[in-house]
Amino acid sequence: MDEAWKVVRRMLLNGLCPDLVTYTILISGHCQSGNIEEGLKIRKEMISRGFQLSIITYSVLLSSLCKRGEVSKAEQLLDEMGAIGLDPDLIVYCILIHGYCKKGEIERAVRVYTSMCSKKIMPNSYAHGAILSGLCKKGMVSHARRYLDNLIENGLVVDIVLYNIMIDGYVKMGDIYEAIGLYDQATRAGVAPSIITYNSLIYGLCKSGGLNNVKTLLRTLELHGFVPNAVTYAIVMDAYCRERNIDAMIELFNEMDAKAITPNVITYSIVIKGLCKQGMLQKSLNILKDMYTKGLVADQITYNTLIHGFCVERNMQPAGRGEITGYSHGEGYWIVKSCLQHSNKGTICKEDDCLRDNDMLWRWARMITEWINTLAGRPSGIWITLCALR
DNA sequence: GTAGGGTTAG
Repeated sequence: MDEAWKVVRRMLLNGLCPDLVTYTILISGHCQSGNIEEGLKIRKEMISRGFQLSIITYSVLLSSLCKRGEVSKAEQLLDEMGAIGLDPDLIVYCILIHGYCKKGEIERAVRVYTSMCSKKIMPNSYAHGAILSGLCKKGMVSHARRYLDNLIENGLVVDIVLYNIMIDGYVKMGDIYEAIGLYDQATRAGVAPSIITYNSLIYGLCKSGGLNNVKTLLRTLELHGFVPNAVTYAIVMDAYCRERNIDAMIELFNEMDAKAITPNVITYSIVIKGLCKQGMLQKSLNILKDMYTKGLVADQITYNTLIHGFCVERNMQPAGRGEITGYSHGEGYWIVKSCLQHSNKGTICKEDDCLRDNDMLWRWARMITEWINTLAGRPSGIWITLCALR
């Protein structure tokens, strides 16, 4: 985004004014890097410069807010849209339905769905998918199944994405038989499975303890021309990790390299978890370094995995998890609102208190602090494991 | 020609 700003500055120096599309791209960039506040700021700047924001500009902001679960802020924006005469289109409706479903507010999602239909905007696969995944995530799997069957009975084109959502719903409930049954049904209906279908089925098989079946399935899908991706590998590697078969996990990790499948943060987190489980802390550090040299940035789960590993090794115990709510500059520690402790404030990263010089954890604390500092001044909502001496 | 939405893994 810094580079993007440089280009805009160069434009202005050359007498070129950013237009609606330029601004929308900038907003989209900030939103994608998690900085919605900056996106909202640009929107204000646009309004003060007399721009009429388009429905696409609003969509970018709406979808980011909904993804973060800030549906009420999205509603405010929606009101703003209405005030300048922009009516929600199919995409805006889909974003809202998805936002409500993600928050578990199925009833409100259905209300949006109904009002959309009453405006003769017909729900598409995206809208159906939002409702289906919302129902599944709420544990209403049989309800979701009836919804899907209804779509099929009404002759609507049900694509593989909708089958995937439903298959994953079954898998998450531990119902691998229904998942496989639905996979068969999709195939019979002439809907071709995707790598995501197989990933969910592999996840289900791993969960039900059948790593042998997984190997067979992997071979089958490769025979049918499907290419396993980073997610496929993550699922199987994590299964090996749970079985404490670190050698098999590393073998797959190397196989990814050989097949030119790019590992991501999740891949590395799994490898780090496996190594920590075996007490190979130094190796897990090397993996972290390796990750950075590849330009990947560790996230809160990577760090929590490491912290957990070090806690076990140093006979410390995680004291709960908390949400970072602020930073005390004078004292140099983060204020954490803990959800498991009695007090509503705890501390991490206070250098001379719980963490001594040269202590590994002290270095972790520094790394966590540096990492949080990269988050554009918005540490709230980041969950971190708190540590305490046992 | 440049901007927006859904499903899988830690």
